Amino acid sequence: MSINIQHRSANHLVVFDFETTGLSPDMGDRAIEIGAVLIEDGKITDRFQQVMNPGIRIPLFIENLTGITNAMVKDARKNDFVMGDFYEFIAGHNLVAHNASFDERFLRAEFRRIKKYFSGGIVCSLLAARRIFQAAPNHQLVTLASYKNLPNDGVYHRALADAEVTAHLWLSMLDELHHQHGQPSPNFDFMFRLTKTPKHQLHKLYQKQTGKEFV
DNA sequence: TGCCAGGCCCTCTTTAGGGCCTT
Repeated sequence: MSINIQHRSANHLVVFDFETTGLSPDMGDRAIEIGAVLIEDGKITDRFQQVMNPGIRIPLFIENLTGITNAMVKDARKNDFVMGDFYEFIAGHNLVAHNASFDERFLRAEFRRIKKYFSGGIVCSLLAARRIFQAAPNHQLVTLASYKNLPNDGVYHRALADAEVTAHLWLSMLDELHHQHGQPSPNFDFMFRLTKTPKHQLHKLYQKQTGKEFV
């Protein structure tokens, strides 16, 4: 299994978010909605959103949390077809998600069912935000949206709405790195390295990128 | 009906524990 960041554009990426029946695909949980936005050169240029029928019952807790009900997915397309479309949507792009370890587990589990494999890079906006916005009260998506006054329609726990807010968070972090930390052209590759760098070594990463003393 | 996981990160750490995040 190799990660193919170098073969993908550093300035084109897809921000995605799943709503699911629970926390663990290994325990039988399934995706019930996928939402995503395409960012090209700092602008949202395309969107993807579909509710899907997972073939298992959605717990009441999840119905209340997301507003996605068993009745809503009853006549929706099944996961295999929706995930096939999503595979085409993300083709050739790197990915971003908030708390990406969660969404990546579901992405790989759903793709495995249709014999697909994603070989690009995935960056976690939560890990990036913990490094870039260290003074935030916490790093939940809703808190960061308020903290940075990000555009949002007040809807949370729906896939496209969360992906949109995460996309604005991503652009806000690139702006912060450029203007506050002097990074010349922060992009996916830099953010990937940022999230892999221990917090106490961040100053070395910043220095390496700019050649200047980090303040 | 109600429950489930896992990676990161900090610290009173590394022979560990617990909070933060995601649904």
